[in-house]
Amino acid sequence: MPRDRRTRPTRTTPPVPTLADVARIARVSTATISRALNKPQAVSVATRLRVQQAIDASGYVPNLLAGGLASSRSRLVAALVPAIATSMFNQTIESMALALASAGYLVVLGLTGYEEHGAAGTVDALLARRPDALILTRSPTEPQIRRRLRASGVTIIETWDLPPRPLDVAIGFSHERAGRALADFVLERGYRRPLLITHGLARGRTRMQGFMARFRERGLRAPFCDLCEALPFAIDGRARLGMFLDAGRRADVVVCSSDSLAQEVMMEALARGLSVPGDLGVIGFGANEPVLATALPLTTVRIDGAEIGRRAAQVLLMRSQGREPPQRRIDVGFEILARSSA
Amino acid sequence: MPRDRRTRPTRTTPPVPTLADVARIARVSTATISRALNKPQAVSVATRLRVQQAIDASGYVPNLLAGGLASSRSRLVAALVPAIATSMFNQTIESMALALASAGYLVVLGLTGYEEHGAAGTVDALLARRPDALILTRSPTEPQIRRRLRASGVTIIETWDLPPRPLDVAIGFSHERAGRALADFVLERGYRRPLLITHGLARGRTRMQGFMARFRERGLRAPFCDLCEALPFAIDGRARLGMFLDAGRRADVVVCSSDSLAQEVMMEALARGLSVPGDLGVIGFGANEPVLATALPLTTVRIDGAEIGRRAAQVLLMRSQGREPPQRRIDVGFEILARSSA
DNA sequence: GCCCGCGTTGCAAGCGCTTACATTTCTTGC
DNA sequence: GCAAGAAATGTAAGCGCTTGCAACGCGGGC
Repeated sequence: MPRDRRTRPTRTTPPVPTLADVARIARVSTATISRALNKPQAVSVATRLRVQQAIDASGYVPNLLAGGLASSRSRLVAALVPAIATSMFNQTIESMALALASAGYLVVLGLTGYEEHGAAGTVDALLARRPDALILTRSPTEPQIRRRLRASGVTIIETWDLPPRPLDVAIGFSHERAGRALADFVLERGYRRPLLITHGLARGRTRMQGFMARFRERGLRAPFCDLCEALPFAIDGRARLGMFLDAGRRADVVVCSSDSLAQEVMMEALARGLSVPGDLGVIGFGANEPVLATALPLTTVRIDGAEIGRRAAQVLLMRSQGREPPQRRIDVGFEILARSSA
Repeated sequence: MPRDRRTRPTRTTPPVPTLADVARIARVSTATISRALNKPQAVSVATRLRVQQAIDASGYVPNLLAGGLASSRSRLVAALVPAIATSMFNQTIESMALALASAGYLVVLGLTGYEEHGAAGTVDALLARRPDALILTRSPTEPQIRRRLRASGVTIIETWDLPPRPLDVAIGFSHERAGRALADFVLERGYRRPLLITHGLARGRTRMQGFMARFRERGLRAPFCDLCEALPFAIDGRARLGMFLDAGRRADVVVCSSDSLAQEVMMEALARGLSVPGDLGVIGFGANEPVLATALPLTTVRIDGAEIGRRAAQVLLMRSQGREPPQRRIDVGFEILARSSA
C-alpha cells in the first residue's frame, strides 16, 4: 500500500493531523482522545482540557470516514429527492438537516429525477455510504428496491404520504383525504362545475380520485379533469385553462395541483376578463413559504413541509438512541387556507 | 471491540455482506473483487463475470466509508449553502450533483444560514467527511476559516462570484460589472431617476456600488438606494415601493436585487395605477428557471446557475484525475434579458 | 491493613476496504 | 520448446478511528 498517504493532499500541503498526532501532543492514548470527543463525561476534566488544547494546537479535524467505519454509525442521512432546483420537498430537507446538524448528522443528497424508475441506481449509491437513515420523498414501487432497502437495515422514512404499509416509518398526510376535503370545500362554497388540473404523478392522481369520489358519493356530476402528462412544475397553466375555455367548456372553479400552476391559471383568467373569484374560483396546492410570504390572495392547501422534516429528525434521533418511535405512520395533516381566490 | 458488528443493523436483519463474502462466493481474493469494481479493465472477462454473479447473488453493496478510508478518496463533494428551501443556488447544486453522479460522487449539504459567521462549525463538519471537494456559494471572510480550508488540501470552488484572489478555483461573474451593466442599460433606455432596492448582503451591495459608480462616471445625479437589512427573500417589495412613493419621492425605474422582489414591486405599481413600464420600469435579478418558465414579462439579469454547477463538476473531475483546470477564475458572465417590464 | 469498587486510562483488535508488491499464469517470438 | 515479458491474481499491510477488556490508582468500609 502507499507508504504515506498523509502527504497526498494535493500540492505539497502539510500532512493532515490524525488522532495519533493529537494523542502524542496531549500525552495520552488515542482511546482517550476518542472518548474526550465522543463521550466527554467519561474523561476527567483535566485530561479533557489537555486534549482540547492539543486539538487546537494541531488543527485536528476528525476523520469521520474512519470513525464511521469503526463504529458503524456514519452520522449521515441520505435524502432521496426528485430534484432540488424546484421542489416542494426542499423545506422538508432543510428543516431536517437543521434539526440534525447539532447532533453531528449531515445530509447527503440523492437526486432521482421524476421518472418512475429513476431511483434504483441512486439508492445503491446512497446505501454505499452506510447512512444511518434514508429519507424518501416518494415510496418506491419496485419490489427489488423495497427489498434492498429493507435488507439494508437502515431507518427508512417515507415522507409526504402515508402508505398503508410503510417500509419502516412514514410521515405525511393522506392525499386521498386532501382531495375529498377539497371537494367538500368547493361544494360548501357553492361551486358545482370544478375543473381539476393536475400532473400525472401518483399523488396528484390520488387527490383527484379523492375529489371525484366525494362528488360521486354526493351524487353530483363528475368534475372535468385535465390530467397533464407534464412534470409538476412544467405544466403551462395559462395554456391549459385557455384550451379548456376555447373548447367551449365551462367551469366555476379551477382546482390545481400546485400553487404556481394556480397562479398561472389565475393570470389567464384575469387576462380573459374573468374576475377571480367572481367568475372563476382558483385553488392551489402546497403553500410553502414563498407563496405564504407573498401577499398573494391564493386559496390553497397548506402542507407543513418543515414539520415533516422536524418529525423525521426526531424519529431518526430516537432510533439512534435505540428507542422506537411511538408510531409507524405519523399524520401531519393538511389545512385548507381559504383566502380570496375561491 | 464488538465481536460481530455485522449483526447490528437493527431488528435482527441478516448481516450485510462484505467484500470478503463476495470473494468467497466468487472464489477469488478480495483484491480481485475490489479491482473488478474499481478498474474492471484490470480483471479478465471471465472473472469479472463470476464476480458480478457473486455480487448479485449476495446483494452486496460496497461500503464506501471503508473504501474512502483506504483510498483517501471519499467521492463526496461538500456543498456549503445558506439554505435550500429558497435559494438561488439550488440550480447550481443540482446540476453539479447530476454531472457528478455518474462518476460516483455524492453531494453532502452544509447549511450555514445567512448570518455572516454561520459557516465555521459547518465547515468543520463537512471537512470531517473528507470530501474530495468543497463548493462554496459565498467566499468566507474569516481568516481562520480560510486557513482551515487551505490546510485541508481539498479542492475548493467558490461560486457565484469572482474574488480577486480565490482560495483555489472560482466560478462566477463580476457583481460589480453586473451593476455597471444595469446602469448602462437603464440609461440607454432613457431612464434617469432609478430607485435601487436591494438586500444588505455583500453581493447586492457590490452590484449597487457598480451601478452608482457608472452613474457617477457619467456625471449624473446619484440614484436613490433602498438598502434593506432583511434577508434576500424576506424583503417586502410592495411595502418598499409604497414607502418610497408615499414619501413623495419619484422614480422612473426600479432596479431590484431579485426577481421575486421585482414581481412584488410590479404588483404594487400596478395596484397604484401606475403602468409598467409606461410610468415605471421594473428590473429583476437572477432569472432562474421558474421565472424563465413563466410567461412573466420581467426584464432581468440572467445568471446561468446550472452552468456554474456544470463547470464546478468539470473542475473537480479534472482534479480527481490529477489534472489542473486551465484557469483559476472562470467567468460565466451574465446577460441582461430585456423583456417588457423596462 | 486489606479488599472492593469506582473512575480513568491504556492496549490492541478490528471495521471493510485499497493497493504496492510478489506470485502465478498466459502469450509470444524465435 | 523455451525464455521473457505481459497479464491476471493473490498476499497482506495499512487507512484512522472505536471500544471491549484489562490495568491502574485511589478512597472508604470493615
